[in-house]
Amino acid sequence: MSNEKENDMNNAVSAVPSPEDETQDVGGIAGKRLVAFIQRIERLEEEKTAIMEDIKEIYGELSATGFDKKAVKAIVRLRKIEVEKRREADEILELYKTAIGMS
Amino acid sequence: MSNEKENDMNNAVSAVPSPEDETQDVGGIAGKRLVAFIQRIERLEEEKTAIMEDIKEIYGELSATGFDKKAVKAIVRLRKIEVEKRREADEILELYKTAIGMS
Amino acid sequence: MSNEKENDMNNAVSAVPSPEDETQDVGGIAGKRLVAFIQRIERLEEEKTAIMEDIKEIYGELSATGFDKKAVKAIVRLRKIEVEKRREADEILELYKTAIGMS
Amino acid sequence: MSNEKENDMNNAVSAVPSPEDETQDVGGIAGKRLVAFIQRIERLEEEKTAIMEDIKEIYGELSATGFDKKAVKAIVRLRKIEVEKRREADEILELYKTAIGMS
DNA sequence: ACCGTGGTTAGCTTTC
DNA sequence: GAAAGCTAACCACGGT
Repeated sequence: MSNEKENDMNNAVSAVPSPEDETQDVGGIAGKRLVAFIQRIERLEEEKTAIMEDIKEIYGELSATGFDKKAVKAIVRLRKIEVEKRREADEILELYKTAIGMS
Repeated sequence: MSNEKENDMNNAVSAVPSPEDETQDVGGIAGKRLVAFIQRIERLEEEKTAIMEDIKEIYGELSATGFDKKAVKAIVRLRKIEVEKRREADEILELYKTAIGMS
Repeated sequence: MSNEKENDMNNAVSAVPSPEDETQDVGGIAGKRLVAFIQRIERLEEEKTAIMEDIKEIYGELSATGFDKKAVKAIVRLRKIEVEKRREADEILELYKTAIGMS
Repeated sequence: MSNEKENDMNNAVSAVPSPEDETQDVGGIAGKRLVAFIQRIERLEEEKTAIMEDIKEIYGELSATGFDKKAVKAIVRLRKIEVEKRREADEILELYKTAIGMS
């Protein structure tokens, strides 16, 4: 699948910029670099999507195990906020320490 | 930092029990499973965040190399639409096949 | 229904003033303007709801006529994607033109 | 290669919308009806989109006039709930009336 | 440097 | 109960 996909991407990249292909590499080198960048981005976005699916799957398991999906989501959200709060608190603490020469 | 964080999270879990949580007992089986689920989710969300940062970074490189960030984003979006379109087209084709008994 | 409703709305507006509302005075100019804005919005939202119901109705007809609702939805979606794609492509083209000073 | 695919897709898409596309269905009539349905739907969706834009515009005006967009949205939401609540209350009242033979 | 804007993501609602 | 569409919150970016 991934090989096929890679090829797809290359083709699509050259297909996208303009109906006429000569716009693609006005600058040859630059075009290649652009393609490389785009491929890196798309690779990462695939990974991201995969992870999002994994997460969804876990919520599915959760649900199947009898847990309340919505509730667990709320917990996760709360915990994220909690972590944020602590991070901020630490930052403030650092500032204070710096201010009184304890850094 | 990460160890500290993990501990933080565990503490937070026990600190924020959902009302309808089936673990009346802190050491209960259900409670352990819930914690495990939550940890898996949070691990994945961390990964997701990391990937998002990577993507952002690449756009930064792009930009620094002289490419127009906005344009590249548009290209990536366009290519994503392409994939979407294919998906839709396939779905319709399947529906048609089913409709005429070719499924 | 509509007369009753209109009255309702006016009452509700005076009943639910936002804390930071600049009208300290119930009959204030700002208050009147706010009410006018809200009424315009609500009127449009009613229209929107009506249209959504119409669409739903058409799908009902479709279905009753023997068409596969799901398939038709997929077609409509695909066509929408088509439009989207064109929009994106145009945007990219514009960006390119700008980039090479053709804007 | 991908161009081939492109063409495939485009064909599939263009097979759907054109009113004068007689290849779509051997039965002709059904195809025409389908096209008609799709056009009605798309027309309504356009209207819906236009209305949504109008609403957005009003929020823009609001904002420009010094009102807090977010707050006004909250008000509108509240009022919608209010209306819903009343509707439900009326329904219940109707049920009661029916129950005691006052309908 | 801030505001406003657009785009992305997550949550909610409704449908199948 | 899963899936999709809609809506609302968030965030990052560009303009001023």
